[in-house]
Amino acid sequence: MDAGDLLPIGEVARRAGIAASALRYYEEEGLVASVRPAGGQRRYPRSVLRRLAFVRAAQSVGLTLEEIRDALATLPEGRSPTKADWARLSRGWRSRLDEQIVALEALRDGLTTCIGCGCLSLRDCTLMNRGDRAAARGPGARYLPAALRRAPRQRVG
Amino acid sequence: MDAGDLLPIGEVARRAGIAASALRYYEEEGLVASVRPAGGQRRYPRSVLRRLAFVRAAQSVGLTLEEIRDALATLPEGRSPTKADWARLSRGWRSRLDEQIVALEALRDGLTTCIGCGCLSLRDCTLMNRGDRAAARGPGARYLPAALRRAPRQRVG
DNA sequence: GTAGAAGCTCAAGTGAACTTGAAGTCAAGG
DNA sequence: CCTTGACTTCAAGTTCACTTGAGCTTCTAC
Repeated sequence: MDAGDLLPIGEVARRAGIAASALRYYEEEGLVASVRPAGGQRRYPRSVLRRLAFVRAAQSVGLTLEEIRDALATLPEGRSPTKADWARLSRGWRSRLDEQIVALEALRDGLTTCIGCGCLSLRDCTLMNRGDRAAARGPGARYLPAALRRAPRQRVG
Repeated sequence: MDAGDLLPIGEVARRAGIAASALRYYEEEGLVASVRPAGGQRRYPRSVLRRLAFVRAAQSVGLTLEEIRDALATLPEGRSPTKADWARLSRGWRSRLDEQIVALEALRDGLTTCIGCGCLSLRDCTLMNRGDRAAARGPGARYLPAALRRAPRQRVG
């Protein structure tokens, strides 16, 4: 293991638990980079695993790939990121996570007083007003990231 | 206001904060029903507002429309739902919400010890293992429902 | 040197939850 | 009667984060 510090895509996929197709997609989206020695196949430095771990975690927190890319873009160019760099990036999530937890707790407590009681009034209900405010967004899916969904029912195929 | 207990789609849309197109879509998906007097335009009983409030809230909790439809299908056919009925439906969410809150807290605490510290190790990290396990799902988007996302950035159009 | 695994690109498909557009119909006011 | 606005259907488009498939190339092991 010498120049063997460079991993092929299959190995990265296996180690990171991310499909090779997803890795190519991430590269296309500017989230990760690879080198292409003669032959044209992708080789990844081991550091990509840490980067992918960051992507994964950020997704769990609800960030989009675009947001994640922007966050990664603030990492220093020349040197490899330090603990302090990663800590800085993840610091933002903490508040985001706190916000989400607060929102869910409000939802839960709203349930007991508002839906749990059976009122379900549209005007009075903080739960509903929350929803109304978040209503005006474009088309497209809006649901929970994998980490938050219940049984991640395996696909049959 | 006599037979005026029946609301046109525009009014329902306005009151519920849900686009008319979404209401038609919900009807197509079996989530709500409407009557069609002569002329063929939809008229909704006022009770649809409560039903829509349920849909909204359930979405915030992360249920899919399919799950919501199934939940609504367990409501009694003849009479209008009582407090007890709604309470029963929303009882399931409580545990779901509790689960989600626990998951987010684990994520947050994992951040301080795992990513916050800069390790970001793929093998050791509970955060990552969580992600790995939830990985094997089909294509399609996975992100937070509107209620949990940060600034619901208005569309420009 | 060759079989077979692994990799490549590119276009197109997937899923959820809608929205948008076209082309026409209905209802209320003047 | 006529206009205006709200409503109708239906097909197609949108978003995000990918996956799948076809058709070809490269790498590894025997």
